[in-house]
Amino acid sequence: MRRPIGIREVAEAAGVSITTVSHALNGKGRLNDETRRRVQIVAKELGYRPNAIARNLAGGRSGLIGLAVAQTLEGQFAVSDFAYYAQLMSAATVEAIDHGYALVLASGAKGGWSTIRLDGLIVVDPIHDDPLSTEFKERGIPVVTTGRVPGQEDGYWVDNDHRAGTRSILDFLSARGAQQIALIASPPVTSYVMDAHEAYEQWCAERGQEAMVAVARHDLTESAGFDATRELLRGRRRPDAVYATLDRLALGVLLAAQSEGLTVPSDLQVAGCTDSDAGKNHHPSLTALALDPEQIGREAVAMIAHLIEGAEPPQPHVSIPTTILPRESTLPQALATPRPVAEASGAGASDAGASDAGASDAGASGADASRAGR
Amino acid sequence: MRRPIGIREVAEAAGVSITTVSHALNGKGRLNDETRRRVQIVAKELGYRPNAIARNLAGGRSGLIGLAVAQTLEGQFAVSDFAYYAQLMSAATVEAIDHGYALVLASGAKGGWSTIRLDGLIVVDPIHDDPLSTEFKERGIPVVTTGRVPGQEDGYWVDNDHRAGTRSILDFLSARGAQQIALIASPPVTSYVMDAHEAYEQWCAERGQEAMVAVARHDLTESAGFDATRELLRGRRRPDAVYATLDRLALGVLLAAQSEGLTVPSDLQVAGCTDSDAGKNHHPSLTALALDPEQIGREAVAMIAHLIEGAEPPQPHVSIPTTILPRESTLPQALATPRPVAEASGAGASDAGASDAGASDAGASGADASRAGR
DNA sequence: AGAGGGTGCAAATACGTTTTTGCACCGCGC
DNA sequence: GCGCGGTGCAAAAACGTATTTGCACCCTCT
Repeated sequence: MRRPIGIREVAEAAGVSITTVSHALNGKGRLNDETRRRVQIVAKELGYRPNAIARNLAGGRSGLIGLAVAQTLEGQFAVSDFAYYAQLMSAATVEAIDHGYALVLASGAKGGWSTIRLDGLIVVDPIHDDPLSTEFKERGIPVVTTGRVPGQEDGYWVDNDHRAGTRSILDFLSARGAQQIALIASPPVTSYVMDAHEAYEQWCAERGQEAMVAVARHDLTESAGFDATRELLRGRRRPDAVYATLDRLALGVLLAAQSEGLTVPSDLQVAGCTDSDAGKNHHPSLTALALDPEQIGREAVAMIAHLIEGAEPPQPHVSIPTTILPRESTLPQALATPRPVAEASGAGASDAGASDAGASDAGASGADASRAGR
Repeated sequence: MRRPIGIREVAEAAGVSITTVSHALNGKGRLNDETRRRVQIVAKELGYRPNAIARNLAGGRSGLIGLAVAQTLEGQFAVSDFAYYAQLMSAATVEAIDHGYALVLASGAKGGWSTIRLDGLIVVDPIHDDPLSTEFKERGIPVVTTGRVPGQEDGYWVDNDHRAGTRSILDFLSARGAQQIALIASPPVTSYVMDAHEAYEQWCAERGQEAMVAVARHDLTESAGFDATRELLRGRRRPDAVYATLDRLALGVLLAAQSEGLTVPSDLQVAGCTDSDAGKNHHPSLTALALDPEQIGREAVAMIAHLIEGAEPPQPHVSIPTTILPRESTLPQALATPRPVAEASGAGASDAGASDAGASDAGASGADASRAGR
């Protein structure tokens, strides 16, 4: 078992000094382009990977990026979906390692971080006046949020375009015959819920549809969705479709429908935000607005790596497109049924092909800026 | 902004060399006890915290401990409860930092770890023949599991004593008048479910009670608990109490009871394993078997830190006691009602005082070995 | 009294990078 | 022909700790 290849081995193989190798790989010193390229090639051939520990020691950094999830606000959980966070965290971890960092959990951190120095912080679904992120910003430590901090559009963030995503799923349900779509929302503590709510109201106003909104209990369990649905179904007008801002709430909708003797999707179409195995395996399976949490995690890490290294990231705001995954809880696309509603204002002109292709209806959302800068 | 206190500052303040400080704090060299103590005191007074990065560089370690969760087996989730893992991970993170390590997520890691070197791995709720842990063991990297690897009692692990915990909750329900307690279990992929199942069967056999078990669908949602409960309620004999091995399943039981017109707790008492906010805030609130995931996380980290540093941990197996949290979903303790059942065989002689004290019925479980070796 | 061994601490080296400094060389202008 | 600025690279210092080696000193035994 030989010692791993370090900068020394690369230097020797390339016939230069270790200084030159370091400069060549980091784009730092004054080097002949030819030399620089040659060193890079040699390093790649040898499979050189710089030792993150040594790099951090020399650079005066800790190499640690905090990941804060599960913020609570007055006992209200801002998060609940395990799969979403597991995917986000998992992808972010791998990406962080590629950048020479390690991702550590900062959830529930109560001052434990005063002693160890985090180089940066990623806050998932921040709430208003999030204490952790403001503290870090004051200490001059870069912060990137996943979802925007409610009430402020600036700062560095990665987010889905939930306004466009919500419109796309409403169009989707409408194209499948829904006349009265209700929204089941979690309490408005994170930006994505506010976005969905806002987009829903606007969409209804444009269509002349009555807005039917039920805000679910803050525990965000299936029971919360269950109860919110019952409340809706007892209103004077019954919805024929429901969009829930959380997968777990949508599963509660399915339970409530079952309990009330309604058949899904013929009596009630149901769609939820966030794809998950639970929704996929349920009977009927749940149509979902997929958010691509892996991509969100990766982008957030890439962005904070830029910030840590003192470079301005390509863009301060990155939007990740959403995708609709049609499943059994919604009806198939009606066959060429011209609908009498006023023509939609440009937005959701999708819905071209068959409805069960799994990844159809894609690209319905914010192509915005996302993948521009390289 | 002054530079942080390093080993040099401590050395100067104590009037010794940095070598001596290092030796004094790590218990390594040959030092006068008096000197050793003095240095330790000075270090504490100055609030010295060794730089983990430098320590790792010198020690040839990465300082990273992997935390693997969300193992899947043929599409079956072995985990589902967010709160449990959030608490475990959070506590483990803090503990790791205290030991000079950083905790990184290894969930879903597919070879991403070949390049970076983890010093150790903690696997939460391992499944049979867990691939990640066997791979690490083969590479000679220490592994600690939280919950035992099904089918093997050896290895290093931290676990609740689920056999004792299950017996205690069954005794608890029995003391509140339950005559026919059913078990709703998740599929037996992790040791704790197997333990609970086994303990339940044994308890029933001892009491002469008929065992009523429903195995829930593997998605482990409230829907799964809902459906499992309906199945139970349609059996020839109806249970008057249910214990579910997962909080979320228990919430599904509550929904099903509501849907079937049963009143909890008078018609049906319900208890679940794992405490959570969702269960606490539900109406009726859910009686739970608390597992103390924080403690589990801390013990696991402490154990693996021992192993990484080449020392045998005080004990290879640590059992954390469980606690019953009585809430509204179970009846109050019957007032001195001598029950006609054969006297319990020693185990659950608890239940002394009032029933809503929150932390009563404590210490019902495995005092076993846990907190012995300091 | 001198050899031998144990004790208590400090100096020096190592860990693998990054960054700063230094040095040679070349072409250019005066 | 002599300085002078720019170029291309290497030597050396630094990051903060752990570990190895080295060196006094004291005690004891012969």
